[in-house]
Amino acid sequence: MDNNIREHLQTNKRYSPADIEFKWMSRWLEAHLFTPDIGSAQESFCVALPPPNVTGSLHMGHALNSSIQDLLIRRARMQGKNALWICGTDHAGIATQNQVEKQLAAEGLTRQQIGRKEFEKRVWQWRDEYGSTIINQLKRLGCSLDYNGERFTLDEGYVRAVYRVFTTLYEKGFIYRDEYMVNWCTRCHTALSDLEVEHQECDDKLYYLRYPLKDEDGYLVIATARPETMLGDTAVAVNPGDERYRDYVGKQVILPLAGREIPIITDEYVDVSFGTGALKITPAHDPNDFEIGKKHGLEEINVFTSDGHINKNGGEFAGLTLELAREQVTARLEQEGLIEKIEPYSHAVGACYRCGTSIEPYISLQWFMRMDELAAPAIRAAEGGEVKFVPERWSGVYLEWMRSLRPWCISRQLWWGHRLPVWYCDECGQVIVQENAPSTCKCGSSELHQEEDVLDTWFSSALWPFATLGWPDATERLNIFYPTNVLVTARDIIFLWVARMIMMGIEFAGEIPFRDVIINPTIMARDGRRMSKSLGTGVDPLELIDSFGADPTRFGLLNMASAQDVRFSDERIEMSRNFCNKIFNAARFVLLGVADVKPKRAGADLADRWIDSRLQAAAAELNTHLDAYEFSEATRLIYRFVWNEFCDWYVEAVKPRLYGSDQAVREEVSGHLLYLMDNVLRMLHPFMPFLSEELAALLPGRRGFLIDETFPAGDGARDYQAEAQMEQLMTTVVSLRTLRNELRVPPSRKAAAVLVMADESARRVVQDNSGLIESLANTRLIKAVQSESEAAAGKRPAVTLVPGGKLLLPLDELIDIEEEKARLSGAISKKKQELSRAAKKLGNENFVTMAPARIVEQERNKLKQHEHELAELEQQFERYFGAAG
RNA sequence: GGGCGAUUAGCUCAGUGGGAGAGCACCUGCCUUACAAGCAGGGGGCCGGUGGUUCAAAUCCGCCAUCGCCCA
Repeated sequence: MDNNIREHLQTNKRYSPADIEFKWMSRWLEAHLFTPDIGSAQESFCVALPPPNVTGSLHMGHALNSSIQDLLIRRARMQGKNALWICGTDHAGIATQNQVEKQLAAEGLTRQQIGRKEFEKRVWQWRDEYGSTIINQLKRLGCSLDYNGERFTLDEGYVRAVYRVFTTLYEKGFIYRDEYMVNWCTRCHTALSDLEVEHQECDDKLYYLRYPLKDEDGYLVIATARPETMLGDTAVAVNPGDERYRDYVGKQVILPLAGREIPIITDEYVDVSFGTGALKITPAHDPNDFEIGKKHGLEEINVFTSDGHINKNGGEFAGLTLELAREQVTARLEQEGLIEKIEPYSHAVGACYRCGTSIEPYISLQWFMRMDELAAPAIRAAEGGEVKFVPERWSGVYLEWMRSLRPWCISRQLWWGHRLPVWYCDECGQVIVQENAPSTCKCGSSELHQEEDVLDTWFSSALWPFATLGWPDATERLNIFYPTNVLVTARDIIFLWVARMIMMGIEFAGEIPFRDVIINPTIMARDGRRMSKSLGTGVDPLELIDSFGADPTRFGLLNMASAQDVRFSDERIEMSRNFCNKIFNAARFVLLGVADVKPKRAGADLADRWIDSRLQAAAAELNTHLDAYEFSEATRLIYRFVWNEFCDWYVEAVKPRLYGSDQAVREEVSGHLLYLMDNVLRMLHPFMPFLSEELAALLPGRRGFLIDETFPAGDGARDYQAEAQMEQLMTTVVSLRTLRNELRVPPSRKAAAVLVMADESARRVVQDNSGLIESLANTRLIKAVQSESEAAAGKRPAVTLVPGGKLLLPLDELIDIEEEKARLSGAISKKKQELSRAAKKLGNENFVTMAPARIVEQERNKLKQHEHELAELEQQFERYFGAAG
C-alpha cells in the first residue's frame, strides 16, 4: 500500500463521506459505467425513473425511491445483467409556466404581452438554466442513472411519440372534443383533470335562502354553501318521494335578485336529509347540477368569468370577485329578508394542486379521452398478476380506481407543453388531426390554424417507459429493455402514472410496461402526519447528505423502507452513519494490519470456517430479501452480519493469529481477511456505493470498479458443524463475560476458568479452541475436564452453565458470599420457571396429541435440558450453602 | 360519506400460529494497539381494549377505541 494512504488511514479514525463522494461520482461518470451496452447478449434489467417534475428538487420521497432503484440497478449490474436506469424529467406544464410567469412578473411583464412564441423561448431558457437541478441532486445521492441518455418529455423524438398516440386515439374515437363541465383554475387559467384537484376539508357556512313562490304567498327554503351561484340558478329540485314538497312540484319560484322564474322539479339525486331537502340547481357551476340540468333540459347560465369574477349575467354584481360577490349577494338577500338562517358547515373544497386556488366547476370546450376500452386490458393485467403490486394491497387501490374511470380532460389552456396536433380550417371549419402540420385543407384552403391548447403533462408521461426507448420507432433499445422490470414510486402516483402507463403501454407498445410496481412507504414527519412545507415539518434529503453523507442517508432510508409508512427519525440515519464508520474502521483494521498478501480464502481454522459459512448464509438471505423487495430486512441483515458477526466475533477471534509470531499463520489469516473484506464490500456496494468503492480500491490486487464485479450469490456450501461449534464457543464466552461482570472481576485480572463437561464432543471443541476463549473472554488457563473431581478449581469457584456443562471460576477472595448466594438462587428460580413452563405444556394431553411431533419433541428436549441444568445448579448451591433454598 | 393502514420496550420501528426483537435512550464497567460515531455486561414490554377460532394467538377472525393516509 502507498505510504500516503497508509498514513491517511492511520490518522483518520472516522469515516468522512464528504472527502470521497464527489471523486467517485466523477470517475464513474467518466468511465460511462451507467450506460448499457446495446450489443450485449446478457439478460436485460431496466428501471424507468418516474420522471420528476423539471421544476422540482429532491424531496424525501425521491430520495427514498431513488435509493431503492439504485440498489436494484447496481445489484442487477453486479449479477451480470445488462442494466439500464432510464433518466429524465417531465416538462411539468403548469408548474414550469408558473415559474416563468413569475420571472416575467418581476420584469413587469405578462406572457400575453410578449406573445406565445417569445414565451416559449423564455421557458426553454428557463429549462436550460434550472431544469437539471433534480438530476444533479440524484447524482449527489449516488444514483447510477444513464445520464448520457437523459430524456425530456418535450424532446423531438418524444413529441413524435405523443403525436402518434394522440392521432391514433383520435382515429379510434377515444379522443374527442366536447363542451363539458371541467375543473377550472381561475388563476392558472386552465382546465385540470380530476386528479389535479386536491380536496381539503374546510369550515364554511351553510346559507338557508328563501325563494318566493310565484303564484302564491310563501317561499321555499333551500340550503347552499355557495350563495353567489344563485345568480345562475335555473331550477329548484326536491326528491320525488319527499312528502313535504309534494304540492309544490311543477310550480315556479321567483329567483331572488335575478327575478327569473324557475321551476320546481324532482330528482332522485336530491338527498332529503341535506338542508331542507330542497336544492337550488345551478347547471353551469356545479357538477351534480350539471348532470341534473342535462337530464331535465335546464338552461345553463354561466355567471362567472374564466378569471373568477361575476360576468354580465350576474347583473348588478358583474365585475365582482367571487369572494366579494358572496358577501354582497348575502347582504342583499339579508336586506330583502330572504335569509332564513346561516349555520356552520364543514365540507371538502377543491384546490388547484399547483397553486392552491379554489377550483371552479366550469363549462368549457375541451378535449377528452374515453378510458373504458383502454382500461379493460389494464385491469386484466393486474387481476391476472401480470403486473404485480408490492405490497399487494395497492393492487386493490389501482383496480378500484380503474373500474370507475371517467373521461379524462386532456387539454390545458397553457403555452408550455405538447400543442395538440389538431388544425382547423378557417374556410370550411374542417378539423384535421395528424402528426405533421397540414398545408391545405380538403376544401383547398390553406387558411389553417393549429389548436391553441396543449396536452396534460401526464398524457405524455404515460408514454415514458416506451417513448424513452425510442418508440414509435422499432429501436434496438426498445427491443432489449421493454417491458421494463420494475417501477418504484409513491402511492399518490398510482393513478397519475402507473395506471396510465399500463394502459398506454398495452395499447401502444403491445405489452405491459413493467412487471412489478413497488409502492414505497411514505416518510411522515415526526408528528405522524405528512411532511408539510407550510407547517415546516419537511426534512430536506440534501441536508441529510450534507451532514451525514450520501451512503448513510441511503442506508437509513432503505432501513425505513418496509411495507408501512414510517415517521422520519434521524436516529436511523445516525445508526447508518455509525454503521458506515464501523465498516470504515473494520477496513482500517484489515488494511493496516494484514501482511502483504493477496486475498485468498483459507479454511482450516474453526473461526475461518464459521465466518465463511455465515457469509454464505448472509449473502443467500440477502438475495432472498432483495428478490422479494424487502429492503428494510435487507439492511438489517447486512448490518447484523457485518457488525455482530464479522466485527464482533471474527475480527476479534483472528487477532491472536494475526498478531502472533508465526508468519505463515499471519499470512494465511491476512489472505482470508482480505477475501472476506472483498465479499463484504461487494455485498454493501448497492447500499452504500461510495464507501464500498473507496475501501475496495484500497484492497491489494484490486482493479476496476465494484459495479463490474459479482454480487455475492450465497450459493457456496454451508459448514453446519463449524457453525454449531462456534455457536457453542460464543455462548461459552458470553457466559464467562457475564459471570465476570456480575462478580465485578476487574478487566485487568485474568481469572482462570475450568469447564466441566461430561459431553465429550463439546468438551473437545473447548479443548481445541481454548486459546480463542481465553482471548475473547479475557481469561487464562481454560481447562476442560470431564468431571468435577478433576477440576481442582479451588475450594469455592463461582459457577455458571454453559453449553455441554458448566463453568467454574475460582475466585474465593473476590466473591461476596451473600451476593453469590443471591445470584445462584436467582438462577435456580429462573430455571425452575422455565422447567415448569415446559412441564405444563407436556402435561397437556391435547398438546401432545394435537401438536406436530416436531414441536412436541422439541419441548421434551427442552424439559430434559432444564431438568439437567436445574440439578447442576442445585447441586452447586447445596455444596456451598447447604440445602437449596 | 367510502376504502385502506397502524396501535409491540421511554422514543422510532421489525417480527404474521409454537418460549417477545433491533437502533436510540437508560444502568454498570472499560480510553483493551480497527473503531468512545466504540467495547463488554445489564435492566425494561398482561404486543390498544374486548370477544372468538386453535392443543397453542403479538401473529387468524368479529366488534370497540384512538391515530393516520387515500378517494368522493
